[in-house]
Amino acid sequence: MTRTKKTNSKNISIKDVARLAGVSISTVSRVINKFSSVKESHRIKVLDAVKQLKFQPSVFAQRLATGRSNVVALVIPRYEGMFYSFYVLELIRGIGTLCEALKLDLLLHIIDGKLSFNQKGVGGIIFADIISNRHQVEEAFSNSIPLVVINNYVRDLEVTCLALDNQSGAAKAVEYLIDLGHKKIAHISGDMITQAALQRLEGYKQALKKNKIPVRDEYIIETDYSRGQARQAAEKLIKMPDRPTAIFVASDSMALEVMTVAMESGLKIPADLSVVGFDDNPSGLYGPVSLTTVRQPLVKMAQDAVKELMILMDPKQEHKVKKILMPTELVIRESCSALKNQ
Amino acid sequence: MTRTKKTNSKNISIKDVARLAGVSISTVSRVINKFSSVKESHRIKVLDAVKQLKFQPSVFAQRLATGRSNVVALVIPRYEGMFYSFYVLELIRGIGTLCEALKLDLLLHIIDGKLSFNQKGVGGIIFADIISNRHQVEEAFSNSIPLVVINNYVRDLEVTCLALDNQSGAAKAVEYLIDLGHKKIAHISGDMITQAALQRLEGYKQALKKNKIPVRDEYIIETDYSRGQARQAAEKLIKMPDRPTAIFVASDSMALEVMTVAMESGLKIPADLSVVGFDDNPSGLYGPVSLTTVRQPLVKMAQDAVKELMILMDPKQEHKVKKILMPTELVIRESCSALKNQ
DNA sequence: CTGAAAGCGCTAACAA
DNA sequence: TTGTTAGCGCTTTCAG
Repeated sequence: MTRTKKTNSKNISIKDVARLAGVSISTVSRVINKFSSVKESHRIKVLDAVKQLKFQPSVFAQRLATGRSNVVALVIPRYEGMFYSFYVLELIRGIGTLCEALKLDLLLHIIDGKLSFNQKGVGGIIFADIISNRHQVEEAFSNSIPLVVINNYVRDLEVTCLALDNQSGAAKAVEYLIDLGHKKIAHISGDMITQAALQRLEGYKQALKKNKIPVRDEYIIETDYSRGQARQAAEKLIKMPDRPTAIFVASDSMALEVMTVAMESGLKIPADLSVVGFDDNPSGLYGPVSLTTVRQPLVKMAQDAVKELMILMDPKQEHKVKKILMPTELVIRESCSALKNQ
Repeated sequence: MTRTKKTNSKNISIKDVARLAGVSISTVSRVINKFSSVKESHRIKVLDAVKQLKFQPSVFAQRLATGRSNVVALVIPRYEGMFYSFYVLELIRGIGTLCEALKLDLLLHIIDGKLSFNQKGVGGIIFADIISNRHQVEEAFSNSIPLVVINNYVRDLEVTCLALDNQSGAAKAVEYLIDLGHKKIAHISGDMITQAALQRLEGYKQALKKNKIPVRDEYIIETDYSRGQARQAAEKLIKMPDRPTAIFVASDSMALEVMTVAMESGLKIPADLSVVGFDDNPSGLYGPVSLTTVRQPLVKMAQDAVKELMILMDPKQEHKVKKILMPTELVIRESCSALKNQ
């Protein structure tokens, strides 16, 4: 807690500026808020005074007086897997830089299910996924605070959301493997508490079914997105008597681990095992074999989220709820090859 | 911008609570602020009313009235290399979770050199490194806003800072290589606009000199911390007629890339080339050969920074500037071996 | 184009 | 223990 008041007597307010400039505080206020109706000579005087006194308006007073707030909260579930992922940093970066440009104050909340923060005073909220914090979304919704959900296609709530088309991305990846002649395709999935993991699994199954390839349960292994569990899963799959010839992995960092395990076991990639990841994490570019993966427009999604939120925060605009699905794209690199001995 | 005022007439204030509870607004205020001097029966009534009305106090009014602010800003330089690094996410996570626990509002500013944000209304600032944004630190300093600098040992400013002991960490790493019998030790450095890169280079040189090993300029290659430049650097070193037998790399992600390049060139690690990284990035645990590296207490540094800031923000405490150096630790794994043909 | 004055919602003396 | 009241710094009618 910092006293900005009495202790720090040199705190300058709009009054001081007004006095120095020889005008009323309303005029100062007008200049600050760029009203066009101020006489040029006055404007200059005020601006000079502002500079001299290094005046910065109190945002609190402004917000109290106007009832408006340009504060945006970014709520990130406090979930381990979240922070393993490439995803979250891109998100923060995308949102952070755009908010800076738009002069929005970005408040960061890393929150677990229970905790609740004071939503009053926040102009809008961006939820980075919903994981065990659904009630917070509902709370904001019922408080009619403008909000946007990212990375989760929310069907059962009247909220604007932007999500990746995980299912079709996954399906594309698996169909690509099928086109290469693979039939024994395994899937190392992410954590099923995330929608992304569920949808990627769904896409995997969909592609198999569409091509009349039976879905084999033993070929599907769930993980928490960590490399450690990816390793275990890979080892298990590789040891199978009827070993898969291709693996679709729910994240790039796990896919990299799978490739490592495979190579340790003496398998060649892609000759002996094809691997596809998901994320387009730049790490996939490196390594002995570059990773074929599904690209997702993370930064765009993040920035679009801010833009959508801006619309919702603008009282002058119409507010219809949007459900946006961002396209994904298969990026073919070196980690897959056509099946030979077929 | 959101109207919290007229448009949204159902905005409840302390007055409404007072009316419903049948007490004065001061009593409500006292209950909210946990004054012990409120009669129990009144407290209960107020709390009930608060619940019924779903009242949340306006933080703006509170801050305006008290002159106190529990807002902490985290300022991150908008520098590409920052976001390549493992560092920044750990930082955000460490600071974010602690702020949440302490009920501090965390404001995130991703900022390039020029931009300046309204520092008024911010109770304290944490600067995540100083890279081309020194003047912002100076500005905050001259505004006497409580501030802490992380990851940069600031000598020429009377500010509290917490930094990693990069130099001794680097020296430890290089001495370890020397102890293994290496004499031809190269260094792939980070971006020299960061203090960390400079200090790691310094530690490298220091260890060599201490052991009477000449510093060879051609063995030192500067990068921007990216894997791409690490690759180039590694290729260059490996092709040298008098190839180094060991490389100390300024970051783990670059070190991983170096290992990959080496393996692509048919070199065995650690038999033909020893590699040490810096960061203790979990990625280093995986891969064909686990990476020997220098561990740094990132989360601790982040959280200590918040604690130090809290002290500075507390008007009741003494405020002496502290310069804190966090220890680093060599983590020996598999990527180094003793030099044989010596 | 400008100034006076009434709030915005809350806290903190001060009195009672 | 409680209520009254004067601000906190700014915006915004409303007159002029």
